[in-house]
Amino acid sequence: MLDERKLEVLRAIVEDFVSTNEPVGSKALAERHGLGVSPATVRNDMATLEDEGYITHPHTSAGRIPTDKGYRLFVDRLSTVKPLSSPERRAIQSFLEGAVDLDDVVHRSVRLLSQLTQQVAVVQYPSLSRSEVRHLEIVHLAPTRLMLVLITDTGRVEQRVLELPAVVSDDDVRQLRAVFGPRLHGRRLVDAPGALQDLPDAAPASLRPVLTSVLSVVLSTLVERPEERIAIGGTAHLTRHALDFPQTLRPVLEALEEQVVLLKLIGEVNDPTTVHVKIGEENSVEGLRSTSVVTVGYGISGVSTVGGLGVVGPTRMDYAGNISSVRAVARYVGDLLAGA
Amino acid sequence: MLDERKLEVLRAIVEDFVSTNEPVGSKALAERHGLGVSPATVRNDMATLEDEGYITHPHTSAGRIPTDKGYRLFVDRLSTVKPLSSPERRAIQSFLEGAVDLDDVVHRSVRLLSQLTQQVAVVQYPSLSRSEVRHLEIVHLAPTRLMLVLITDTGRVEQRVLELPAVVSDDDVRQLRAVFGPRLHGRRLVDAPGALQDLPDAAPASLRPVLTSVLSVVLSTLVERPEERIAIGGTAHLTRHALDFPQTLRPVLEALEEQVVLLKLIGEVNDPTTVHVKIGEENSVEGLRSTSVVTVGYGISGVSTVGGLGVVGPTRMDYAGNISSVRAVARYVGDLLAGA
DNA sequence: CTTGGCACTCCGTCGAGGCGAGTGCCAGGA
DNA sequence: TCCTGGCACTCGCCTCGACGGAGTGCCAAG
Repeated sequence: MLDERKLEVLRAIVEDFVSTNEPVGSKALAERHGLGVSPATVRNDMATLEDEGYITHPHTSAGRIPTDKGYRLFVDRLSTVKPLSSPERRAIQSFLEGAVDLDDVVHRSVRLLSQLTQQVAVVQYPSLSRSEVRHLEIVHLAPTRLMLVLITDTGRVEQRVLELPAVVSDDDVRQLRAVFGPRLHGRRLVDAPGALQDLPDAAPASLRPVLTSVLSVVLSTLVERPEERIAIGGTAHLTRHALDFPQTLRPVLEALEEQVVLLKLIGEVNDPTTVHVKIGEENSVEGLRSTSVVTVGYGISGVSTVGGLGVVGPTRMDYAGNISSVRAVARYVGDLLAGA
Repeated sequence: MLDERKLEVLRAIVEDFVSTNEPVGSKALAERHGLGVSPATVRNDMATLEDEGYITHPHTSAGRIPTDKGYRLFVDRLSTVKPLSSPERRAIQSFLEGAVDLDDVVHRSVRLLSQLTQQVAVVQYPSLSRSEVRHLEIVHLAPTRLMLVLITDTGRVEQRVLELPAVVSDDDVRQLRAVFGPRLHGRRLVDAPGALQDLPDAAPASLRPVLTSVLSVVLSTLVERPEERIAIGGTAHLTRHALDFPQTLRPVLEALEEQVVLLKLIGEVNDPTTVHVKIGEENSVEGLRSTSVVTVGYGISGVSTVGGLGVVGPTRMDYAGNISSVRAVARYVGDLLAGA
């Protein structure tokens, strides 16, 4: 089994390989890291590690490289937390504080995260359905056309145009506002159906047709199929690691262009406090089997999660550093949204 | 000088090189294209074309490839319009018609364009300042906080939050709406300053402080620095042409991540009817010197331009095809926005 | 269980040589 | 004057074989 020293050998292999991108041999390893044993011993340990599936050879007479399973063990048990330097912390803070609105926060976060990690960064906008409604404005665009503008406490603004079956008056619209406003204000959209279900009965009969139209739009497009948005950046960093991608980076780029894929990546996370790491083949997304994904949820005051963010890079990445960066950015983003 | 046959030779070189990505030699050229002359003659013509700078050798004993100048001549004088097939036209139409709102139109266009051309596609949202105002909604978020929601005839919805120096009442807000609404409705934002300049004088004194705050936000953030948005897609296609990029595609990807750069690309175009082509070194953007960019403006009913779109690819691209695709998509997008 | 020794494997590099595509030039002919 | 066939030459690409070196696996001794 894996005793202390074998784990140490695995750690050394991962660290060396991550920084040099070259298969690491027993001799170099015994010298560079103060293991206090001979290369031969290291070789025996390596043989065990290979039997157990943590490392592998590219070919017979080459050094060892970690497998996905090896990285997994490294991440779970061996990597030490790498705290950000205080200049880094300050940089994050000052960079994000300059943001003027939600779009700006998200774009700055993407940029920041990709620069800190030198990887592709992905940031989800605060989820509509999990945010609280701050305001629902109903705009009377034309006699039979309304626009609903929904404003959340996380700063998101979504609009939907809806075509009505019949003409409505300005006064009807005013009544609609009065009816919807108080019921939604301060509620999360996921809770909206409950808060709204008795509306048709409570409203005056004349308003009912319009009201049900509006209600169905609110429920269907905002609650059932809320529009999730994602920002991505730093794809140029992928080319730096071109060597790490066995085929080409094409499938990776393709996967990263799919909103659905990105949402899946980030959506698999719900716990706002822990960072999730998917390594290589662990990824459910076909095109990302040669990458690792580090994600974390962010939320207001760290309690409720309203969105997620993360980075995508080669499996040969600096896990400790990336985990710290992702976590730090998530915390600042959460704080920022809470303060907005 | 360049007689008819030499031009024909250049055309043949460009077409062959574009489709095969291999330097084209005199023999193959004389055979495949019905030039009716011997390889030796073709060689002489090639020598002239090379002297004039239209083609070059990678090395002494290789075939010829076009230079940027060669492509330029080809695009300007030699390429024949390549009309889209009618299935293609139908595909474009049906694909775009499914769009439900502006975001959807833009995203579908990007996707469509990148699939049609097999290149990176870029689509600008309709420019705010050149669109007409359909509605300006003023939402009273908090005692000292307003949100302006601007809706244009091209379907864009922009919002700005503004903090007021003093508390305003709901009634004040109603008055603001009444004052701004009629003056902006149907006007383009670029014309807004003129339409609004006498507002402070015309309004009741009590409203004046609030009004000037709102006015300054409208003028500064919506008119002077209107937010331009851009969508991009199909970056994975770049990897297909990896061979075409001398260094790596890194600088290209980096350039494409810069909103500013993209805007510059597309903004250099104003004429909605003609397609603009920038070839290699003609590009003012550093990172795109190894690419060609095909852009065109789009506008409602083909008169006024409200935005632009285009593709970015290797200089070795199918200019005729891409020009047609770009033009076609632009027309459909324009029609779609006009109908919305 | 560790260590030094040793034979073995196999990748990467380098240089030589042959192949072939393509060129440039020249002299002859329409 | 322009086109053409011929011919020597250039040079990139591929293959092949040899070589060095890094690294391994195994074994016997401590």
